[in-house]
Amino acid sequence: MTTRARPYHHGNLRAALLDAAERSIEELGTEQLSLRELARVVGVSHGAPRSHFPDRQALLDALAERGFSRLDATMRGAAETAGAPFEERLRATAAAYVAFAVASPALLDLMYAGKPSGDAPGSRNAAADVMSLVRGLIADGIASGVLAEREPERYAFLLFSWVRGIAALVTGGIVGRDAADELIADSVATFVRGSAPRLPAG
Amino acid sequence: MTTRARPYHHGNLRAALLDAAERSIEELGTEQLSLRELARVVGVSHGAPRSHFPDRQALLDALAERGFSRLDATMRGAAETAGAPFEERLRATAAAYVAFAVASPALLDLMYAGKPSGDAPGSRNAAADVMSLVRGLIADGIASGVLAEREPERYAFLLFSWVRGIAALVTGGIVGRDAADELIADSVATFVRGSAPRLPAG
DNA sequence: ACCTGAACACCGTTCAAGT
DNA sequence: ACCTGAACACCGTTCAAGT
Repeated sequence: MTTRARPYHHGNLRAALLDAAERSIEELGTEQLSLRELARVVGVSHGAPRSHFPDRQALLDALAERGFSRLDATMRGAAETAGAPFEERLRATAAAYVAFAVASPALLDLMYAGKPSGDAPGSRNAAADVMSLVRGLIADGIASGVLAEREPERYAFLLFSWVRGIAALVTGGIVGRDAADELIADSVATFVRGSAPRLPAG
Repeated sequence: MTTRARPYHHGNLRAALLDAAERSIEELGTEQLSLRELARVVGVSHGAPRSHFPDRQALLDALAERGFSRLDATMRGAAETAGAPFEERLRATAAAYVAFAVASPALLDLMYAGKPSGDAPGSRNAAADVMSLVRGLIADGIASGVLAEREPERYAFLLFSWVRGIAALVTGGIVGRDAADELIADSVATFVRGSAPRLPAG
């Protein structure tokens, strides 16, 4: 049996499409993503993607899903730097988020594009993922006395919004890649200083 | 001379297209914006927009341009609340930005979409607009002794990134419209507390 | 100067048919 | 179960022609 000129594809069309799609959105932007072009690149007919993704949006959702795993992994790795002091763990986690945003800006946008209140059963949202991680850090900060006793959720929203903003500035080219580290350090330092418990006696 | 059934349009096709376009991007998203649909809504042939905008992008650029004026006006109004203390002016200015983001999220995205280093002669960027305004506030904060002496640019980037992040959280539905005010107040208070000059003597 | 309408090359999506 | 290829209804853009 000879190998056909165009076999019934190379075994994993789904993954091939996702890989090609991720390259495409980062290079040309998500709006420019074309299913037909993707099919051409991967070497199948324009109807083939339909077997794996009911429509264009489904492919984008699957792309975001892969992003969740990756973002979660890098941030969790940074947050769990064993033994490091609170402020440094905070900085490392923030830096991991920003690094992801720089490496995959279009993908991150996609991850946020989903409705915040997960409608679909399998649908996640980047916000929920990041928030749960930040909550853990905050709890440590309060427990170790670095942060004043306060609703942890308020701290979490503060940090999350700040880091998201920093990522937006870097992604948008308003601050350079190196200035980002400074901005992160400044933000975390200001946060810790501004959230320190009031001196009990002097 | 009788009025024609379909006159050579109502005098200002350009403005009509922009108004219809702004409604459309906020309701359906910028990706969904269709020039042909716009022409239909406004009552002209599909080729007519060409007379005012060479292509789709040119219309989006013009839309962003209108956004700059409006954002600038509201923020400037808030920043110049005469006589108010620094922290309150800061809070009011941040609130004005977030309010704009809530009212016109798609438009704000468009304003950031432009290249940061203005390529085209008339091209502006939301970042430049906001930054110049924040710089003024910071100068006042340092002059009045509320902020420690430090590179003003660093303060400006901090504030700008934080406020942008807050706007992103509100726009994305992660925090509610009312929780936003709390988040703004918390951020500004933490900023002022964390950036206060070191007590000189005790 | 401004607008019309046909033409062109692209889309996403659907669906019967093939393997 | 997975893929092909024709068909359909949409796009943005171009351009000769009308007023």
